[in-house]
Amino acid sequence: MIVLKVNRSKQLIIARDIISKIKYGQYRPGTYLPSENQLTDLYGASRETIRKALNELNDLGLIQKIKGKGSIVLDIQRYTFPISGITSFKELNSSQAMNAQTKVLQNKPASVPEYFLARGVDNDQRATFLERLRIVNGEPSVLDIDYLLDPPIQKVPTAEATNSLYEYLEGQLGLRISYATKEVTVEKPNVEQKKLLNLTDRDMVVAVRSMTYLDDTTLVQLTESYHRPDKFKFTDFARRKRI
Amino acid sequence: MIVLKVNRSKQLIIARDIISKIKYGQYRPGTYLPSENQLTDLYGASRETIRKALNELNDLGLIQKIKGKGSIVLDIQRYTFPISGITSFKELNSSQAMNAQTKVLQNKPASVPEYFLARGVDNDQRATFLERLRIVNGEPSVLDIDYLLDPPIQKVPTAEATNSLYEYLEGQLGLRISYATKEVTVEKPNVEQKKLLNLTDRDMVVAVRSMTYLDDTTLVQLTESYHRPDKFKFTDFARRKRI
DNA sequence: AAGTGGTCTAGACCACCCG
DNA sequence: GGGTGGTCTAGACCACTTT
Repeated sequence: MIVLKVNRSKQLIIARDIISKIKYGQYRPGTYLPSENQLTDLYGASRETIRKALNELNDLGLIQKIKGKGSIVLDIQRYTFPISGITSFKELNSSQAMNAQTKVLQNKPASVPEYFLARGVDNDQRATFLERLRIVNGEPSVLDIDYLLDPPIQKVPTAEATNSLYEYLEGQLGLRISYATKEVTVEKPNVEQKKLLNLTDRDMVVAVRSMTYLDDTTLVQLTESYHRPDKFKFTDFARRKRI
Repeated sequence: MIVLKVNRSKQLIIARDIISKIKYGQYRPGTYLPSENQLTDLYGASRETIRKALNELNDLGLIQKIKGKGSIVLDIQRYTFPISGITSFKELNSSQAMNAQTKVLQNKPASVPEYFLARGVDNDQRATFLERLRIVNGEPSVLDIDYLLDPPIQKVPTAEATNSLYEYLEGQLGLRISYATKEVTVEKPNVEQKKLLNLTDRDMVVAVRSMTYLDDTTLVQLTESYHRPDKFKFTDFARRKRI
């Protein structure tokens, strides 16, 4: 039995609390949060702890901190649907209230394709090949092809692949997924993609290829995700970095 | 005369120093940085200050912090070309050593197009309409259409638009660009896009639309950026957020 | 002058990893 | 048990904004 460690740090509890207050309208877009000193009293935390919580919100684009004035709540309505970051289809699905279903097409041992070998993955790396079709509002929209690396993933029960792969990896296997690299290009679809995504000869396909790593930098997942171009929308919030 | 305020905080100086040591091979991918306590002595800073510097590197995907072990340098080679975040074409150009040039096609007052009006921009907002073609290695690759809002931007000298718009906004006008929202879709090109980007009837175009804001949440720039699909590549580094 | 966020410190305790 | 990163604190000084 694997017991999940949940991060219950003060700064995270505070961050989540403020986020929920923004979400439920207690703090409204365009208004200022209580000052850091007030939040210090409100949560019984030191100012540095409050600041770490607010920095999380700042990174997420929920607030803008303005020196001498305060932290203003931004209007998050406008840039919903963040496929930036690492988010699983299940999480997207529930957060967007889409009517979506997943069909597992293949689930078997296989070797790693050329694209990832060229990026340093071992030639004889063992892997589970998982092919899934995402159907949104009755229309096939995304073809997901995953390679789950063994170790640490020996196999994936098809039921879990249908439900939520990440819940299986993080919940059941206790893996701590930490970061990923991602590459988006637009390509001509192959025969299989055309057939499964109902593409015509004139269509292109949006390819998202990613490599996902654990806390300890172990590579665990390779993904090729092919999107119908008319169904594809990627939104992002970015801060200017001057490092 | 506008004098630029440069952030010379200790944590930023330390972050930059460590980054340059990674860049020049003093700290190599797969090896550990000196421990936080050692860095404390090395830079004469408190541990919290060192940690803030390291967190910058962590966010950028340059290192991975592992509890109980240390901070390991990641292999940044593999995911170069970060168009994530807010990065100007000039910055991209110099960091990627591409042979690129910019041709300014239009530069005149205009009103804001429908797409942005639908997202809350004022109907009678005054703006400078700037249309630029980016030519990479002799091939037209990107068509950039900007609307610079007045206030605070009254006009843009064409010389500055050719060189670097961001240098003009940040350097000359003293504006502090802070964050942006971005949306990527794939569309059928219109006649102008076809002509300027040498697209055929079968081609699609990648549209990147963004809204850019200052430190004080003032909206300053609306951009529609159209990319040749075969020239388009977007790469990203993302950390899993469990907020 | 008062209030705000930005930076920095010295010290403390904890959880994790390894020999 | 000793070293590592993760969290938290109380206090200090600064830069910026507003009154």
